Formats: sequence, structure tokens, C-alpha cells
Amino acid sequence: MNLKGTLPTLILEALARQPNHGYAIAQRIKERSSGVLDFKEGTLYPALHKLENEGLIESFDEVESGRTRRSYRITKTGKAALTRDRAEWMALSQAVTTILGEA
Amino acid sequence: MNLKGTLPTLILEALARQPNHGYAIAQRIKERSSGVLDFKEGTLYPALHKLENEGLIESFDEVESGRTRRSYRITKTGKAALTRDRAEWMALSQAVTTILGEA
DNA sequence: ATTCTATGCATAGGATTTCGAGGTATTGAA
DNA sequence: TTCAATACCTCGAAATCCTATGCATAGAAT
Repeated sequence: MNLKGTLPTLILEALARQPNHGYAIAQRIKERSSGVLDFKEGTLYPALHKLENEGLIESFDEVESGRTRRSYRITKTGKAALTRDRAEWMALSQAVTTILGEA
Repeated sequence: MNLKGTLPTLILEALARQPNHGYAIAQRIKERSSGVLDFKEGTLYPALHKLENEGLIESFDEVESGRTRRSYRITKTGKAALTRDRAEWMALSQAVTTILGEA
């Protein structure tokens, strides 16, 4: 399903809870939405790179069970962006829901 | 400000209420969302043409106060699409709101 | 031992949506 | 008669997302 531009916000939200690596972030979002939010890897990784480029998240290498994985944590700037994006989502989704929901 | 991908559904919803012309549809969406949703003309007209191409809406010329305007009405197929799109939106927005809303 | 599945990261090419900017024309009020 | 609002349209660029593809490792199944 199309995410309507919410992926960066969802990633920031996930990383605000705890630092994590890409694959796990995607799994988490899918699980927490009961499978409704399900985007592909070709969407995820470019989104992560863009957020890092913008300084909203930062990466570090983490070794777990012999494997090195690229993990991310949210930055101070990212936290501020999350707050803004969350408010924006609430306003926009409310507006659309109100219009579509009117009998 | 806008949520990508919601415009076709909003147009279908507007035309399900009553046939109308493009400019008025855009005004209506803006008004009913208290200005939150504001689609530009460069977005609106191509979207209308696409919906017509797909057979979800159909156009007819209407004359009012000496001016000829291109008006649209929703088709049977369009009504079915609206029902589907509405349900899909509800599921998506619910999922995102739940995730972003969890303290 | 080997094969399969899940994990994990990444890029390339294309489709779709939106915006900004520009163009044309009519109506009614200042 | 000039100007704002209405009304329609197209083009180019940017952003988002998908499909497809590639690479590599870990653990389970055969």
C-alpha cells in the first residue's frame, strides 16, 4: 500500500523509540500496523540514506552474532522534525478523514 | 499542504455529492478542510483528465452566466472506486495514526 | 554437505503524483 | 479601463515508491 509520504516520519518514530538497523525498522512498522504498512526494500534504504544526508538520523556499525549491520539513531534535529511531521500528519489525515467520512 | 495520492479520492468524493467543474471542486476541498488541503491547478487538471481517461468520471459542458465550463460527474465505476479508496484510506490512516500516536 | 529461507544492504530504471511557473480567456467591480 | 477572481490548460522538475536485480551471511532442513 502507498504510504503517502509518511515513511520518513515512521522511520523517525521507530528510531526515537530505539536505535535500530534498516531491516528491523521495516519489520517493526509492518508488525505494528498489522501488515497494513508494507513497503519494499527499494523504498526503505534510499529513505534511510536521505534522512542521514539531511542529518535527521546518523548511522553506526553494530556487530551482532558475527554480522556487521548498519544501524541508525535519531539526532536532535531528527527529533524536532518528528514532532513537526507528527503534527502535520495529524492535521492532514484528520482533514482527509473528515471529508471522506462525511455521510 | 497535501497528502500524496489522496486527490483522486477527494475528487471522487466531491463528485459523488454533486457534479461540478474543476475549479469548484478544488475550492470545495480547500474549504471543507479549513484550508489544510490545498491542491494547485497544475495538479488538479491533470488529475481530472486521468480520472476521465480511466472512466471513473465523465465530463460535459455546462453554461452558467454566459460562460461555458467543463463539468464532471462520477460514473458507476467511479463510485465503486470511491468505496474501495475510502476503505483503503481508513485502514492506512488508522495504522499510521496508531503508530505515530503511541506515547 | 548442500540447499533453501530469512536476513541484510544496496542501486537502477520507471511510474506516479505534485508543485511551480507559465499561458489564455472571461466576468464583474473599482 | 484596469484589475481581481474565475476558469482552463501544459510543461519541466522534484519527490516518492515500486520492480527488478545484485551481493552476502546465518541457520535450518534435507
